[in-house]
Amino acid sequence: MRVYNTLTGKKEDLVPLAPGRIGMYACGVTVYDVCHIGHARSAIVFDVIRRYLRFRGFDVKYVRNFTDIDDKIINRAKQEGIGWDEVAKKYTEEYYTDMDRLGVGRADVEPKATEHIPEIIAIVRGLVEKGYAYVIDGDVYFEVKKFSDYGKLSKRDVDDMLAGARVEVDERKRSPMDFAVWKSSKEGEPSWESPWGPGRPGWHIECSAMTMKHLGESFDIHGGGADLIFPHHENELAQSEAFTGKPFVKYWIHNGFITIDREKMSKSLGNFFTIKEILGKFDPEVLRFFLLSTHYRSPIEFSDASLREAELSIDRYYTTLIRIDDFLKESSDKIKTTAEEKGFEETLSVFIDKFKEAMDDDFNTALALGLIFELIREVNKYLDARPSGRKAWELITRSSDLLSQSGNVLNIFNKKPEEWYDALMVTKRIPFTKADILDRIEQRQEARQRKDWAAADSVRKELEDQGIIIEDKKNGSTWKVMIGK
RNA sequence: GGCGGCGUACCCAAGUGGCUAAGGGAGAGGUCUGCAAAACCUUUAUGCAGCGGUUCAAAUCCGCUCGCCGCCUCCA
Repeated sequence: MRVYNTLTGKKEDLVPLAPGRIGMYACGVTVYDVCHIGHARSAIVFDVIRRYLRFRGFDVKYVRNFTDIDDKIINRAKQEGIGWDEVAKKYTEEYYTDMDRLGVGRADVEPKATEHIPEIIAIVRGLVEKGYAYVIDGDVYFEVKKFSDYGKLSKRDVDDMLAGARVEVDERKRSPMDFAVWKSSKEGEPSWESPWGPGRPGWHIECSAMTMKHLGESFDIHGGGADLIFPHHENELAQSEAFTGKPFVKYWIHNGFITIDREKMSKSLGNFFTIKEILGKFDPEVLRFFLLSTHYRSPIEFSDASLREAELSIDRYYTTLIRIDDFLKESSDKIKTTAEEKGFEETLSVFIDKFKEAMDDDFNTALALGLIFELIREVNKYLDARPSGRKAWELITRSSDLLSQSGNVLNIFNKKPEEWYDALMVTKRIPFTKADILDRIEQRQEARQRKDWAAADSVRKELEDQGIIIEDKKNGSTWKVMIGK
């Protein structure tokens, strides 16, 4: 398996510190607001990485934190006139609601900053004792120039940064680059007792404390959005390695941004969509599929049109699943071998290897999805040839297994087709009930029997106007929700 | 100013040295159908921003040019 490592700037073979086991940490969210689709991307990317590592047989311990104390939370609490801990609780719940819908699994450990204050204080104390941090008026700062490797993750030079400094200068700090590992609290702000007086953790320190506690001083994979590389991960790395004297993380993995009109989506620009907004218009699976249809490190341009395309692709998948189900239900013993059989069998036998090859190469979900749709086409082609008999039944069953295996890794395509259409009835706001539709299909069937094509077509037209498509098959008609319009 | 990334068909998007440049959408034509839909087939990049270079061989490596974007400040 090869993984792109931000630290080295190269794809490297994935060799865990302990054979067969992987410790993995992904930065979760600061719980001060509802999540936007950028959070969704990050969560989904690391969810898939974790699922795939498991699929490949690794014993994965996945840790994803909540930052539940921070300036933004405090400000939010003031705005809303509630306690900071209530803010954290509220948005943690919102987070779970959104992520559950998107099929993002729970991590094995989901630690919170406020539950690790003693560990944080121990690290801060250690940093001071070792001379990496200094105390001023109850604040504790990490002294960047004491850590000679500073800048190795984000590839920047301390002097260059100082030259073009846009950082606001705090006169008390020895250098503008120094950052707080512990902040004294003002009156009325949340605080914890510490050797330096009442205060709270600096922004980066909680991740050092939580990774160390749950994954050890050195671990395999640390992930997050690319915007965390600097300063968050750079600082986290510096303070962790300064404290332990050991390498912190073996592989740093960062996902790319979502853009809107070619510009980074961000809260400060205001050009963002919340997960909830999008899920009001599209099925969660559509968003998940869309986010996986581009490699995780590339920027991904977000638009309604792209989501509609994703929806169309998913529909193609489920349409084929229906064909598969129909075939398996009505298969007969009469043996009919087709010319397609040999090629189809070959496709099936190499599928999983190709899927692994794609995912082994830095989690190339876009390529993996391409392979799934190649298989979909082969299945359709095979079924078009109208095979029958035991062999055909076996091949189709195998296809179905392969599809669900690969779908499970990505955690998409695991609905029943009916569930997909039920969900579409809701998101597309179809003004009919299923009974309404079946009723009309019945009427149309009678008209067709009379060969009253005009009447039959008018029923079709009526349903079509409301987004329902009728499909005539050999033993009756079925319906589905029209999409892509 | 410093550092980094990207530019592949009408659109989205894989591919980073060597078979016909994946896959999806859209368009055109066809098979099937009472008509449709779905599905399948054919077709749409002798070509990978442009120009040079390295190589037996380049979308893929190197250089320059143009265009777009990101980080350097909270940010997934």
